[in-house]
Amino acid sequence: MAAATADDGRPGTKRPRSRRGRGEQLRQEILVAVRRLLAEWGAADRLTMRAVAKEVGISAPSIYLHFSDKTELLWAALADRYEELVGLMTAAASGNGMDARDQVRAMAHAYCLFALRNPGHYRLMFEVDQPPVAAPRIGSHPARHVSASFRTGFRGCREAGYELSLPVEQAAQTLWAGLHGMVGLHHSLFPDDSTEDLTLHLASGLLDSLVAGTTGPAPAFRAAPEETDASRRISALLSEQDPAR
Amino acid sequence: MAAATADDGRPGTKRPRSRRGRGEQLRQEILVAVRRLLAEWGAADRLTMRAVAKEVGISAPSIYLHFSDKTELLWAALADRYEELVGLMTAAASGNGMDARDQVRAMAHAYCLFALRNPGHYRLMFEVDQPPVAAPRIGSHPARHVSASFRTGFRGCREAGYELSLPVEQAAQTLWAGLHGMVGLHHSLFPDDSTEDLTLHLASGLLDSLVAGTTGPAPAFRAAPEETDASRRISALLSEQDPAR
DNA sequence: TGTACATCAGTGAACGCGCGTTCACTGATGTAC
DNA sequence: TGTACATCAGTGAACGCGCGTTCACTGATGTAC
Repeated sequence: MAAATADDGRPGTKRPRSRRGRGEQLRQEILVAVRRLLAEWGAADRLTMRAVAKEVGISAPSIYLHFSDKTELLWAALADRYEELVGLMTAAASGNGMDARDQVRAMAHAYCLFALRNPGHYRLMFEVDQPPVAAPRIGSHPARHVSASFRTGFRGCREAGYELSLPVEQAAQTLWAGLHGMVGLHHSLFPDDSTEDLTLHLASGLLDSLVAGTTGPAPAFRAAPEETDASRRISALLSEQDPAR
Repeated sequence: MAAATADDGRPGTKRPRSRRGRGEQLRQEILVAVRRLLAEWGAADRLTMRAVAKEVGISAPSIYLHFSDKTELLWAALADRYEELVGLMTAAASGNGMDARDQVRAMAHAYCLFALRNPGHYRLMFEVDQPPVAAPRIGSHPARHVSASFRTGFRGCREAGYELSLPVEQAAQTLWAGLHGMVGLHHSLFPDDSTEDLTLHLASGLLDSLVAGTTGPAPAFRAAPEETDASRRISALLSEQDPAR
């Protein structure tokens, strides 16, 4: 990187003081900085007030001009990301030429990509309680929007004539949990690399296990599970140096 | 609890000094204390050296007589729990009168129960990298033993004539990820309650989606997914106050 | 048009805390003679 | 059998660190007269 580009918020850069009456502007810059930091490193425990301040180019106490404490800051930075995630899922599913199952598949892929590309956000959003993000009430946790989307998707599948292997509610919950587990294991066991498509492939397989085929042409046509190229890659990656092969 | 029962390791109790030559004994007591603390609270970040010392009834520096640092201590406390988990799964699957699919089901349930009842251990074991447990080499991470068990189980299913909806490797990975996600969401969203059977039910449903039925009698008999009692309970629990219903 | 002043936007230094870890020590216990 | 001594098992006090947060302050800027 060049030395002193004048774009906003470069780590070391000292931010010029806002004009009078424009104090609120800093609030937004702080939120942007939190999001940028979360996107960069996955680890939420390195997200300190001092780190945020440094990212914005201000001193740490200045954050308290706009947020009463760290919890409020994090919550403000995360609050709208649930809706954003649901929006990404919805958008991914709304391309035309997609049937009901492909819509759910697109939603699942969008979910995984969001999680893989925003590991810091994702962890704070769905692996609660470690940091004191203090999700409001548990029953109304915004994460529920996600399972609601999947539920709608599965309902669409059923109405389109697909055979589900589980009731709609359970299928939605199972898919959600499955994706959550996939990205979680991806984060933990492959924290470095970029094998996104491995996760996407697993997600597709899970979906196909939950949504078999249309009830019309009889379900038995489901391809006998053969070793495809992709699955061979999975085998290679997943069972490397594995015991008890 | 009564005031001063003389059993070993009560939090406040001061532990008597070991006899000469019996120094190694403390090492075991420390490991036991770590495991007890991890089993009690799920949160691994409250597991401090001072807390461990207090649990054993010694001073914090004494831990360093037996472990060079915190990482070594945690790793020593966790190392054999992977094998223990695999052992539990194997034991659960080895009851007689079980067919191949029920064996995998038993393994899945054993996995979930281990995770739900030992949340602290589980998180450190499978949500690595946050605390510096420093899993040895990634390729040989002991967590792989788990997926190996599932793989063996699915292979057994296939050989017993069950139709898998995915290749064996992928099915094993999907089941593992699914269970991981289920217990993870359980930890995060229901950190308090005891609805273990909800998780077990979800696990069963996932398994049944992956292992359809025997290829013999034709697969189409799979029960149409109806709203069972259990699934109604799930609906109630999972979609409470849900948006977009 | 000039000036005193209230206010705004932000800072530097420091607080108390809990953490992992170190270090000099203590006192009981077994052993050599 | 008695005693000096090496060793073992462990401790109390303190270290440096980074954290969230507080507090008294500063200097520019708009405004009232």
